[in-house]
Amino acid sequence: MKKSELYKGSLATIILKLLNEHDKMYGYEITQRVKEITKGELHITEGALYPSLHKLQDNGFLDVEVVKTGNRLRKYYKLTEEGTRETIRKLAELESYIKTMRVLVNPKYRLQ
Amino acid sequence: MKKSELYKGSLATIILKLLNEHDKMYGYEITQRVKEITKGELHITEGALYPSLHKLQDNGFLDVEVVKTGNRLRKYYKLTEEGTRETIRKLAELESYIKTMRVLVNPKYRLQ
DNA sequence: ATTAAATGCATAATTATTTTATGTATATAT
DNA sequence: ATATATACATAAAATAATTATGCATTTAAT
Repeated sequence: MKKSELYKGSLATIILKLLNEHDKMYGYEITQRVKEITKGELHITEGALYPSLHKLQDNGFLDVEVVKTGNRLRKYYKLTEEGTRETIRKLAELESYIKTMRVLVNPKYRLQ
Repeated sequence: MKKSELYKGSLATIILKLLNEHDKMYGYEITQRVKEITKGELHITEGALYPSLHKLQDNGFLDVEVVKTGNRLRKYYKLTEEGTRETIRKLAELESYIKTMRVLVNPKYRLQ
């Protein structure tokens, strides 16, 4: 991804959430959308993206539909039902992560 | 660490921030403090902790002082000046990460 | 018309980080 | 006497991401 190592481990969450919003997307589209939303802050590399998409697919979280646009291929990815459940789990994990890190980093916060 | 992969890449930030608060700490103390503060949410393993401490030391961010307590060794780690600067950088990165992830995950937020 | 840049997929080698497993030893509680 | 906690450490394996390639089509620029 970029700059901060904190993004390590976040890619699946990002992909799942984008697909949760946009119904179906193809790989390149995901990289562009992320760049756009984050104002260039975060750049998803293809070397990270494609293996991650394939893994999510293997785990049954994504379905694929190959579409030929002109003479070029696009592989549209779409959440499965299990993928939607996984998205919810991942988002909960993100909230929990943020909460925990805030507590660690900002001593005036506390977990109850 | 534990459960969520999101913690990958966060260990140095956690160590630095704890040392920033507590002046000097030894490894085992760090694991216990983290467990305590996070109510058991996060468990730092020794296999991750010690290499990370050594690396921070090699990078000049930490100084070490070995203390013999009874018959047992403790290695107290302490931020160097550069380590304090690194802490500030890492905390800024964490804030940036959280902001960016919020934007990605919660479409009603925007970066300006 | 030609070239460069953007679009679109993919994988392989390398690097970095973490987990899991293991090792050693002392101190304390049961 | 034994188990648990304290305290360090490293090595093998797993995981994930970066960097480097590779191939091909389409669009924009010169």
